[in-house]
Amino acid sequence: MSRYYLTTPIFYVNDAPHIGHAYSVLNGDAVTRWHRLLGDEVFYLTGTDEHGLKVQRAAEANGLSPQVQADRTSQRFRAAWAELGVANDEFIRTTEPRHHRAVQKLMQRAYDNGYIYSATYDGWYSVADEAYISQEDVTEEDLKAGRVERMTEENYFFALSAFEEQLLDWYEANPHNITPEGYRNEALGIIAGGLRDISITRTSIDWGIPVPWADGHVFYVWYDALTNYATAAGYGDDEGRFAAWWPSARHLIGKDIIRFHCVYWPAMLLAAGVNDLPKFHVHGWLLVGGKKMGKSAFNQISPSDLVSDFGVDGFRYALLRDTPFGPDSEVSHESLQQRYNTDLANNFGNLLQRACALVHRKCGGVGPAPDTDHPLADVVAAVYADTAEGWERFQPSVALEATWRLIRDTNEYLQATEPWKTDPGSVVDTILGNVLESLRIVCILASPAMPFACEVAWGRLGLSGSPLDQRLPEAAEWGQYPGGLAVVDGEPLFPRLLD
RNA sequence: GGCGGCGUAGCUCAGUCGGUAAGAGCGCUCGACUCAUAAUCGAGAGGUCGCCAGUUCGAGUCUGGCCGCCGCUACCA
Repeated sequence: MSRYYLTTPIFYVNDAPHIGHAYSVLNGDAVTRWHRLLGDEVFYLTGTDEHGLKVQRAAEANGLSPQVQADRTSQRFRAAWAELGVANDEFIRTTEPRHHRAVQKLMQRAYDNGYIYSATYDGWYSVADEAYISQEDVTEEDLKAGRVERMTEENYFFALSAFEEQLLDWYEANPHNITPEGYRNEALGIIAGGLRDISITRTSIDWGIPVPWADGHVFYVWYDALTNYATAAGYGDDEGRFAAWWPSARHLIGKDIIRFHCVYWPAMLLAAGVNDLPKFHVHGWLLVGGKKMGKSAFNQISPSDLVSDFGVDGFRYALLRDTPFGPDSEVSHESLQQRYNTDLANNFGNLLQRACALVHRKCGGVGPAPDTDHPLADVVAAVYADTAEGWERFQPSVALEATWRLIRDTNEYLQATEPWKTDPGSVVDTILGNVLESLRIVCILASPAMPFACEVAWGRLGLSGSPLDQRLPEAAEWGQYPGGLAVVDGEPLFPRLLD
């Protein structure tokens, strides 16, 4: 048994949950569910990032305290993921006391180790980005709109430049630390291009975690936020727990935050004396009409709208199946619906439906046992291998495509044997037993993407328990449908969607 | 400017070490079937694998150049 600690980015409470956020969280949820099936000890973390100037100002504008502002938005994320059936083990908030302790400890250690020093910044500051910007990037429009302000403040800087070599060595020695591989080159490019020290504190705001060695300073959002991954694993609170979990840490991130995660964060860990560095799984953006999912168009559709259109599992499946993990992916309501109708209504749902109906018509509603040795068993073995590899490589779309081959072959088998033309008896029993067995395995293999629908389908087959409690790879071995179970001839699992 | 990636059927994409790889799914057309959610099964049409040149007995697959799209990064005006 191995540990699998996966994190999503924590989401900034300045924004409402949208499909882009959901995309990260669902990929992580499906992958961790797969690892649970394997019997791995899984820790899946998501949460919210709650400090910083933007939150402080949004709170002021709403006449609220920053904490109340953060509480409200954080709750929206929590509710959104619950609605999507996300099985995160914890939901961390950067305003929690344990997180304050962890950030202070991590940064204090870096400070004690000599990697943090003070300097004065005098220049332009972008409120929107919460970042210092250079003179030439300041535009008149920004000034008029108040997006850019003049600022002079004493800062503490992190000696990022001291870690160039260590980071390059680490990436050299661990070529699989970033997947898909293309993104590894980006991280290497950033490092090889030369690293500059970075400002990590602010005196201009209050809404943040206090710097332990300097009154009036709080940590800048990013250095506060990144540490959440360590906090949740017990850093600063429970060293035994941290030691157990941290070596298996993996961060699921979008390509826009590679610099912070794949360069700054490992350096921060090294500076604090943490030498186990995490792995990264990087995904692209969802595009609508060729443009990044922003605050317009499809974005106006909330995850919850899509749940009402496709059902939780319909949405989860269509999104995961239609978007290769890594590259940017074009998505639309039409493409999701097409995927839903083809793969779920026509293939999986309809196969289940016809199988159950046939069992009722030919076998009195009692599901027969399969052949112990049957050609479909070979299909299952191949499908299992490819499905497992897909999940292992953090490629949900590949894994699901592999699983669906079993559904296709089972439909084909049914068509070839035509049990509806045959009188009840052992021949029909065996055919239907084979189909039920095939469906049993599909229910398990598809459950990371569709935990609820697969449980329902499992029950239709007359099986007790849940596909979520099965153990792979044993449970995917052919021939375990016991026979003699009461099969349920119910309503279609995935009603075909018309428009 | 530098580094890197991409450009394969209408759509989304696979193509490992150059040699039955020109493929899959969807969509489309035709046929079959009727257990099932007008679902399923079969057959077929459709591509000069961005362009040009080269290496080779043989190149989506290697080399050079070009065009187009994109990412990271630098900098000069």
